[in-house]
Amino acid sequence: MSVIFADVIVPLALNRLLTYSVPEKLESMAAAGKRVTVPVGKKSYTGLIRRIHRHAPESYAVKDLLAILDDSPTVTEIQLQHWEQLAGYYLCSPGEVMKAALPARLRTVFRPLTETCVRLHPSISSEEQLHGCLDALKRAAKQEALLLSYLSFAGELDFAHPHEMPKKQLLQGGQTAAALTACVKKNILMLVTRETGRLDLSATAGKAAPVLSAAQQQARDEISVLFRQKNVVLLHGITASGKTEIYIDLMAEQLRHGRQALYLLPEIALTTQIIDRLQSIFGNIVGVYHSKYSDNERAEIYHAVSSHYRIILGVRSSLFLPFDNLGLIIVDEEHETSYKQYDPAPRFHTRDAAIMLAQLHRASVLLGTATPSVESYYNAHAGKYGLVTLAERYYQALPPTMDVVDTTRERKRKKMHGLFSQPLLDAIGEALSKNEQVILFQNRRGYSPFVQCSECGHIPRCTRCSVSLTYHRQGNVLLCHYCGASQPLLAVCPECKSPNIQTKGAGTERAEDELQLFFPQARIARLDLDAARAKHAYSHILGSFAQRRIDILVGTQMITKGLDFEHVSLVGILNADTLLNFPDFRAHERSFQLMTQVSGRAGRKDKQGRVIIQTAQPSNPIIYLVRKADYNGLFNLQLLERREFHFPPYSRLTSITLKHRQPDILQPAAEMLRNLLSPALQQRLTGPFQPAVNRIQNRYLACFWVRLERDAHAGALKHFLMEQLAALRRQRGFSGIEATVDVDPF
DNA sequence: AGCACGCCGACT
DNA sequence: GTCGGCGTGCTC
Repeated sequence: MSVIFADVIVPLALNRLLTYSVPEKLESMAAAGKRVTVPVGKKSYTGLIRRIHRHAPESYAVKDLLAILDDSPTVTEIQLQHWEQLAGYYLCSPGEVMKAALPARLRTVFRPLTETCVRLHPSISSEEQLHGCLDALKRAAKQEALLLSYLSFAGELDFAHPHEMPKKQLLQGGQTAAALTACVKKNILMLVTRETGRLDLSATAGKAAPVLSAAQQQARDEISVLFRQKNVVLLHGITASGKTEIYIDLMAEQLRHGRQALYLLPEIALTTQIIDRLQSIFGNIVGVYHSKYSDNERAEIYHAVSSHYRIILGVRSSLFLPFDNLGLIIVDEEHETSYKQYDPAPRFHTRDAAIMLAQLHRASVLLGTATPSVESYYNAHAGKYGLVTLAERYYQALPPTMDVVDTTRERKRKKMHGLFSQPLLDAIGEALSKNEQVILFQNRRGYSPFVQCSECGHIPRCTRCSVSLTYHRQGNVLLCHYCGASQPLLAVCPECKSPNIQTKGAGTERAEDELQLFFPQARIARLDLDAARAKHAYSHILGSFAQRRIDILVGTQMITKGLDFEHVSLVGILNADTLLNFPDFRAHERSFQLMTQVSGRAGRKDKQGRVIIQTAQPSNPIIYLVRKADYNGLFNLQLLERREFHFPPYSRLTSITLKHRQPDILQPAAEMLRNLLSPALQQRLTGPFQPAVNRIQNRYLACFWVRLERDAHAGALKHFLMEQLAALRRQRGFSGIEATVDVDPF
């Protein structure tokens, strides 16, 4: 009868841990943080021990756990606590956090990469024996040569631990596999299998850390002072103010104290440029963690974080690496919405999850951005975060000039040529004639967001989602941007058979197309999700642009960050209205951020750049604020709006989405949920309402918002929410209702 | 997430 | 009569 039990996290959407008995012979091995194989129903899973205890469960028969997979824990106590915090805050199961946190390979069985090595056979233990062997091979020239080759690589021979040489390497110098096989047969050499890493540790340090300018040094000193009082400091540094140099200085300081640093970047900003820069300064103790890496590589980096790496440069999932002594987390481009994980749970915000992790490590967090999120700036003003401002451009480069073109007026004056106004065309022509580069921002991919029959007005729509299909010239297809469904563009209207199908509205493909007509000599490239889909396409396109093999780059928000190009003198925003009119309470904040970020690409050290914004609403206050580079103005305007409508930071928002294939089941379910929630929540509850896109992948959607007071203790209310959702799904007919809860949604 | 159980309609 | 569809509940 077992006396030891283990509470195990299993990789399912199960809201609790499962308890297993630990067989006697595994007792000494059992420990929190180790991976185990456990039976769940008819299947077995790789789970993770959360804790070991001696309380025998009474209400059910426990099963034995089948195996313990680790000699030492894969997950530290701090990580386990972090997982629990995330599951509690973002309302998901521990198993869902585990799935996000552990590289898939660690959730099955990780097999290190191995290679076959050649070594001297253990029966040969003296110089005399070795010479005997060489003599014996006098009549086998190939084998003798092979043995001599091995010996020359082996250097000074230690017979107890002879050199192990990769077979591949030995066979490179004209040696044959046949000779090797013969030597192995004669017990002169032996083959062994050895683990090798997949990690590239070849980077060498040496480049000096950059010298900080006076302004940078001052900001850096202010950060240090604030870190003595606050866990989190917001560094508000305008574009091109040189925040990276400050990060490097702060990371170097952590290294001197023997602590690790984590440098977080949004996916699209993690470029080879920044990787090379850090590795040239800090060498191979810089680990990079990116979603483009293979599963095996990720597993190896994971293991090397406690044994080797001192700095990790990574995307949001690198929060889950097993740091042993983390001193600093940098969240660069803090305002980036892609830091919020939306689709599978846990729906966490990287910035906030980083702050939780830092507290567990007693580490500091630096949030860096040119355009702070309203929430973070509010927290800084409220004294929750420290605030440091860096308002000077590095190298005294001038900020770009900003011009706004009223597209409505231009259109009336017949001065719009497709997507391009005359002033923008003139500016592009001028830049090209001076051999300068141009960036054009069009925040929509594809050729046109919909097509329409000019006879009957028919617009092809997705059969599974309530949206029109976007026409992509690349492949000549109609694509659904919500579910990915595609169908060929038919030559005639499916409704009335008319051949007059018109493309309506504009995306990056159309911009690229029209541009080529206006500037037939120009080398034009497009950078959006579609162009970047191939494995190295993104860095390839940016590389070509940096090397000036491209004159004009047209793209979506992908072009707004990452690289600073030396020769870009003009940035054009083709249609600011698609940003401003987005149906979301963050649309204005986001418009400001995107326009400011993309504008920051214009200009260079010695020459002022130029930005042209095309819009039908030139008097929109956001446009005015972008022109004036007035972040504080934006912040104050946003606070007014947010206060009036009780949006964050004046409330804490949680969204609930119910989904079902049948609207006549969804609707009564949504009604019932409202009745369950509203007595307790009262005016804090909004909904049910239909979102702008009310059907995705054949499932209809109903939404709710819950607004909690800023200082409310959310725990009890969140518990209540989950209880009511469970009650809803226990109701007859409603068990098929899917519910997703998104805390602090975007 | 799977998997089994059970209740209802459509057929050999 | 029975096959199989899916809605429902449980996993230690």
